Amino acid sequence: MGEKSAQKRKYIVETARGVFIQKGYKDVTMKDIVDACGISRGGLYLYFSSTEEIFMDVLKMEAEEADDVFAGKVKEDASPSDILALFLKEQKKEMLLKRNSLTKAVYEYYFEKKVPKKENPLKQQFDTAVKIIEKLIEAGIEAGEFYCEDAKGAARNIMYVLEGLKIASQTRGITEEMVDREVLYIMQGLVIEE
Amino acid sequence: MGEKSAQKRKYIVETARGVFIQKGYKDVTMKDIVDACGISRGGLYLYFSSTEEIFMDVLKMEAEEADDVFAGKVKEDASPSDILALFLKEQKKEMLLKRNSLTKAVYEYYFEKKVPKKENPLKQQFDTAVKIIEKLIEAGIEAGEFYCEDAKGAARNIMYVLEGLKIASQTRGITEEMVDREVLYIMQGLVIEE
Amino acid sequence: MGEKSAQKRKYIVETARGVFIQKGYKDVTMKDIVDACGISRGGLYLYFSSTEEIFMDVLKMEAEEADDVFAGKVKEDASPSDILALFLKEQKKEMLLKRNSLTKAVYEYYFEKKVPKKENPLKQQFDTAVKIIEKLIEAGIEAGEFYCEDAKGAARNIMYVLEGLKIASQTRGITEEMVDREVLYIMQGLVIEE
Amino acid sequence: MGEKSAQKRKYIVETARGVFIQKGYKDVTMKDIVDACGISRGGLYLYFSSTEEIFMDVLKMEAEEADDVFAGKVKEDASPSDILALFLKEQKKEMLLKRNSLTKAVYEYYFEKKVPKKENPLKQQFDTAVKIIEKLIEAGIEAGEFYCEDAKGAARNIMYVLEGLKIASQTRGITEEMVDREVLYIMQGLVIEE
DNA sequence: CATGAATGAGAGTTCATTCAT
DNA sequence: GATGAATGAACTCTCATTCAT
Repeated sequence: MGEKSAQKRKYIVETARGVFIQKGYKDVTMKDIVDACGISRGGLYLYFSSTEEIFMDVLKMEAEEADDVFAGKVKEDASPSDILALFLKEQKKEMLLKRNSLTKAVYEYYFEKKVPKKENPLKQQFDTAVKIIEKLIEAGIEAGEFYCEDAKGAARNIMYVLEGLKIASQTRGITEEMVDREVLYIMQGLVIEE
Repeated sequence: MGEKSAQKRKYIVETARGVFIQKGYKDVTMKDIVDACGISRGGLYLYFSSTEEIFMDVLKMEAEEADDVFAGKVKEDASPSDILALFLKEQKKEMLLKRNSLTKAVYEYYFEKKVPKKENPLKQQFDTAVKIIEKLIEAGIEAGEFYCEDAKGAARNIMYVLEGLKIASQTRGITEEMVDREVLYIMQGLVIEE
Repeated sequence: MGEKSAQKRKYIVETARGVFIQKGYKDVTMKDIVDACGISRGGLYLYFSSTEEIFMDVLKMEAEEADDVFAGKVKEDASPSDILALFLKEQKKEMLLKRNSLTKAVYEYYFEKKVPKKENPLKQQFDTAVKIIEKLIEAGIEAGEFYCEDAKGAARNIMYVLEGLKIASQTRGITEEMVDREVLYIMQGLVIEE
Repeated sequence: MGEKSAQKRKYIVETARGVFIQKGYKDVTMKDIVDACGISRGGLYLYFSSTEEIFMDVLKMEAEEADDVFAGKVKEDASPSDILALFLKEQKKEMLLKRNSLTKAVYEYYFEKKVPKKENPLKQQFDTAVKIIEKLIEAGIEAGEFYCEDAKGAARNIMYVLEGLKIASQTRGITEEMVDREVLYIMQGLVIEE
């Protein structure tokens, strides 16, 4: 029974994910999800009692998958600059798939939820990413690949630019060239030019 | 008649602006605006037929006022680095007044409206700002205040960082220190260190 | 407009009264009242936001009418025993019109509402009635019509018997004879037999 | 099999009794009983198909227990006035335990069920009680404890007062003093004053 | 022009009841 | 017998939108 429940919950969350990608967060109704899942109105309430609850599970799933992806990268034996480039490439991919990402929904959600700063997952993700990039830059400096006086500052700068690009992609649209241009600008500031 | 109409339209738009600041874009109902304006339901429909229409007028008004403010700054006789610093200070102010800005509403609006890229006012504003900053940097270089190899790139970088900070302020909250830190990082990359 | 509103409110309350008489309190839904009134779902909400609110207005109306009836009786020039008999006759009428009284709805309402004792209208009505009957009995004693050692006790006894009869009429049904028998018993305890 | 069934039915009825005491009759849902019993939704339907059916069994159980209690009293060797006093004391106890009695549920149930008068258990209980009290009074008269010209009338009066007090306790709340006062009034009308 | 009462579609939510396992 | 997931009807409540005055 727990089995069945868990499976259906997962099915609902996965299906709902598609709905959130399509419609963002605020426009999604319980009916939208019911229809997408092909289940009954009351049926959905057996598993979730609000779109928020469902969305939080979608985010949880998302975070787990992101961890998996990350784990995969770490295993590889690559130079810091390669890893950073890979990371930026991933980000680029997400930005350009405007129609297939949860970005819009995530922002809409956090616009209205007043999450205490300390517990805000969005902040935690950001801070974690900054730390990782900082480490990569420091490793790159040691490896003689990068030059940078303020690794932490650079890492933060990169993350804010990425966030700026992300919101730009959702509100005005961006092209691959635009992303590349910014990534290039960032990398030029780091890579040692001889 | 046209006179009167125009005046009332303006009154509605100004009042609605406050509502959008408070509630963002999607949560605002015609009733909210009717209540805020103290006019009748039917009355509002004589001027606007949806919240979207009203919001578009709010944005128009906003753009005009922004131009005015900008004009004010240009008249002043200040060095490029002063002007840039002033501009960044303005941006900082807006970010920290989370509750008093249209930022959230604007993003919510552009999340759902598919505006053709070329006509997207958000894009136009961004591009304009980039150009101005670029010019400022170039002027700064000439004045011996700044050093920078890629003025356009730097200008874009600044704008994306600002946009990243703006969305961060709306979704996870930021402190004055956080903004100052980023601004400092940006300026350090420009100002000539002796 | 206030005019129109007030009229419609009154219409709704009067119509709803019929619904409450028919179905009691708990079974009545907003839809029941909407249907009975022949208005739209949303229309009802312009005037009342819950069945409780409507019911309270029904009770208010009832109280006012009761006062009017009472006022009418007081004006008449009748002996205490006549007035008491008249009062009992009124009560009897109400009991026997099982289908036409709010009794059931009133009890259902007070079953579930925890009204602070001091403010409980049901208690106030009861106490008021006891006082009036007590005065009537005392007047009857002075007039030589009644004999009674404890007017207050007798008054309370009468009211509790009436309440017992009332609940009996709603839950098991009573006949005119049954009421008459109790009334007779009460009066025999008061009237001086020579 | 029949054994097991009967046992489970009894368990359900006893558990449901507690639910009815807590919530009255109308507010109780099948889910409430399922939860209280710790059995499955479908399981309950194997034994009962509605809350009404369950409540009727609760009433049956109640009636049997009442008989038992009554039997206990009858065995005792006490004077009529003692027995009557004991009976009134029992009634008082029930009234004051507003939260622990089925009174509310019983009234709610009979408000909506149209039981043919002849078969109405409520009526049968009432009539039985009247008869017993009548006999007690007559016995009391013979024993020289009571004086009363109309034993049947007095018995009925007592029962209606008790019923009035009961409904008062459920709808407006009563205190011990209030009950005592009424009981005293009743007894004073019966006991021979020297 | 302006009003605000009225409408009805649609979202949220709960529960009695069924049925495959 | 027993389970509990699933269904769908019914209720509450809110708003965009219309229209007679």
